[in-house]
Amino acid sequence: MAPRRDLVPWPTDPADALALQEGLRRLVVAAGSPEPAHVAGLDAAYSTDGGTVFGAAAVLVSPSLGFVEGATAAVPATFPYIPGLFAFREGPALLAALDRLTCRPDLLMVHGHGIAHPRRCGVASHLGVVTGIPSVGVADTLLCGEAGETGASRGSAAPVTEKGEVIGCAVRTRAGARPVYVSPGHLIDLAGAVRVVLQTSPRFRTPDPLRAAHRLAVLARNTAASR
DNA sequence: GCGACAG
DNA sequence: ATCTTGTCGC
Repeated sequence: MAPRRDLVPWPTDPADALALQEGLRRLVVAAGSPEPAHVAGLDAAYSTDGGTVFGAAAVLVSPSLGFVEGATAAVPATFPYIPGLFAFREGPALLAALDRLTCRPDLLMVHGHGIAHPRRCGVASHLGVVTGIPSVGVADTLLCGEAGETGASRGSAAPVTEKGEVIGCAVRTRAGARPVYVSPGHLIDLAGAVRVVLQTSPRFRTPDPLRAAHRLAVLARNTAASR
């Protein structure tokens, strides 16, 4: 799948962002079963004044989950937080961090939703289409749809549906902890997305790539704050 | 019209 | 997301 970097830069006006998202949604492919070696976790942190977004990308190699490389980028926050348009707020910083990596990861694991989104085009799908790299969305709470009851043991999953359409899965990545919500971003199906999440979260609720990315983002923010 | 609403 | 200490529980 060819990259669509031509679909950036990012609009500043919510109405324009919505229009762009409506176009992007038609390019999303929630199918495929990649077996990624290099998984890049993508997350962001914000400056205290909320004026800067620190995007981070952390690459881990499968199946050892060893750290390979990381990168961060500080970008001015030019778009407000609007549920459904999250990609336009964090996307620029995440993409900037991704551009600073030495290697091209085989899969992007994004903190946020993929197709479990009102228009089936969450930040994970958005970044997948823009980069042409298979992507998965992992979120802490639902944005839309309803989740079935998840079994108590690690590995159990229950579908997230909206109007009868399966758009994701609630996945128990750790016994005793709330499930995470997984959905395909781009170039991967739901089963594949759940598989990758479970393979990368052997011990903690949050998959290792996202934990690493979170640490990098917070570190970058605190480093910038203390100078 | 009234809620709900990723980070 | 972020402002914020200690505290309850496994």
